[in-house]
Amino acid sequence: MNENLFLRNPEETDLGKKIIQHAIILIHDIGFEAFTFKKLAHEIGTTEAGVYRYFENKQLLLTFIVDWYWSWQEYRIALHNINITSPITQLKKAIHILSETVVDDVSTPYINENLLYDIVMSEGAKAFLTRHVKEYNKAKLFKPYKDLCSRIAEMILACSPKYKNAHSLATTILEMSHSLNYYKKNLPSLTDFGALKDDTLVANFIEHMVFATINVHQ
Amino acid sequence: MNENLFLRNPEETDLGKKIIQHAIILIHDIGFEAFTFKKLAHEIGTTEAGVYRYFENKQLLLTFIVDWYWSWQEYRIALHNINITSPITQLKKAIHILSETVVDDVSTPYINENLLYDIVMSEGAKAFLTRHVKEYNKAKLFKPYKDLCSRIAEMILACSPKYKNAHSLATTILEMSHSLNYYKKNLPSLTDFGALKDDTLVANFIEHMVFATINVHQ
DNA sequence: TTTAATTTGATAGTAATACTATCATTTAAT
DNA sequence: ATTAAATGATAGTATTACTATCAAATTAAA
Repeated sequence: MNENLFLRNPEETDLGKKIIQHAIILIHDIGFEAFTFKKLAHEIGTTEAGVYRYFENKQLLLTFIVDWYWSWQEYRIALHNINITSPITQLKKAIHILSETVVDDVSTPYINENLLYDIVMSEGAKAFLTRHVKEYNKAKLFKPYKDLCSRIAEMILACSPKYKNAHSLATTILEMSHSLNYYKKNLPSLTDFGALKDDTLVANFIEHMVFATINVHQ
Repeated sequence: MNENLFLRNPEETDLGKKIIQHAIILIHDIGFEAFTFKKLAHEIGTTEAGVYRYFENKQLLLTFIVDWYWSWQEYRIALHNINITSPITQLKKAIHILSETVVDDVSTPYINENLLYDIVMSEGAKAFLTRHVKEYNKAKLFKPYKDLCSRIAEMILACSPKYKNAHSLATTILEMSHSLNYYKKNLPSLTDFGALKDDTLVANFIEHMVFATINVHQ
């Protein structure tokens, strides 16, 4: 993780890991606006100052966990595609990984990916939507998202070498895979999925859109 | 405007109009997080309590101006399409209206649409991304956005009656037309538009994607 | 045109937030 | 055993997000 995200690396100490673990739980529970370092400190039995030694403020803590999520998704996509040679199958897989609910990955004991997915869906955009975008961008705080975007753009180009807007389309995949799930849950009339529980609806919508756009027919 | 947005209708009094006018200027200037009723009151020479008589809190004030924006955009789209019979041309026009920078509409003296466009681009999502989504949705606070979404979905269906995901695609148009412009400005590597000043790049990208998706070739 | 109602201004006050600072204590590294 | 680093405990400040009160000004109704 980028060193500019924190004052002290939370992944290197017990207290740090507790901060990450319970920040995810608490933000999931009460939302990012209501989330404060004081409440977090109380949850884990430390003090406000204790949390401030790790993170400068809650915006950077949010950026940390959102970055962590995107890095993890890039890793998962790479892992699932390691034995797949067809770029079409690879891109499809990526779309499904991004659009479908994730379950907790037990290999990361202090991070609950299921909660994290929910947070990225409902608060993730706030990592970007700050007055400090440019400054944060210069400090490379959005690198994991941009890396994943590039990776998907590469897959798009592997499917359709002449397509001119691979990055914009990759961004569309990343953004809509999460926001359509948010709308499905909270403002269903903005989608065509109603109260349907089916987890593949968003993925299938995006998949069809993407392949039609790059003019590759399966 | 929906009565649940305010305590007292700001469009009916001088003070109310000043609140709207300077809220837009101030949010544009310092961003929504740094924006407070105290600062706003100071700008217009009233007191904090004066603003609180109109709006319960800043989240609802943001929702008010964002709603105003979407209503205005729906009106503009309807206006431009009034003499157009071809649904394809109509949909294209709508995409361009939504994706291209707007200039101030002089017929609305206390609202600067140019600033408003910027606000919706960089803060608009925060109207939805609140713990109160469901409650606000019940109070119909997102009606203008949903109406516009339905309107665009209708255009999509007029172009391609058998297309199954008109609302999801309409939502994609609405969301990406603003967020790609935000990225173009702040995180250009997420798009393929670089530092290009051209205002039609986002519109053309979306237009191509949409018509490819609904399988209508112009 | 006086009366009454409504809106605004001025001021005060409170609980919570977003920090910063200090110092003693515990834990870990040498 | 000594030193350094991390944590805990406590305090303090400026700002935020409100709510309350009352007088003055404006507007509407009788």
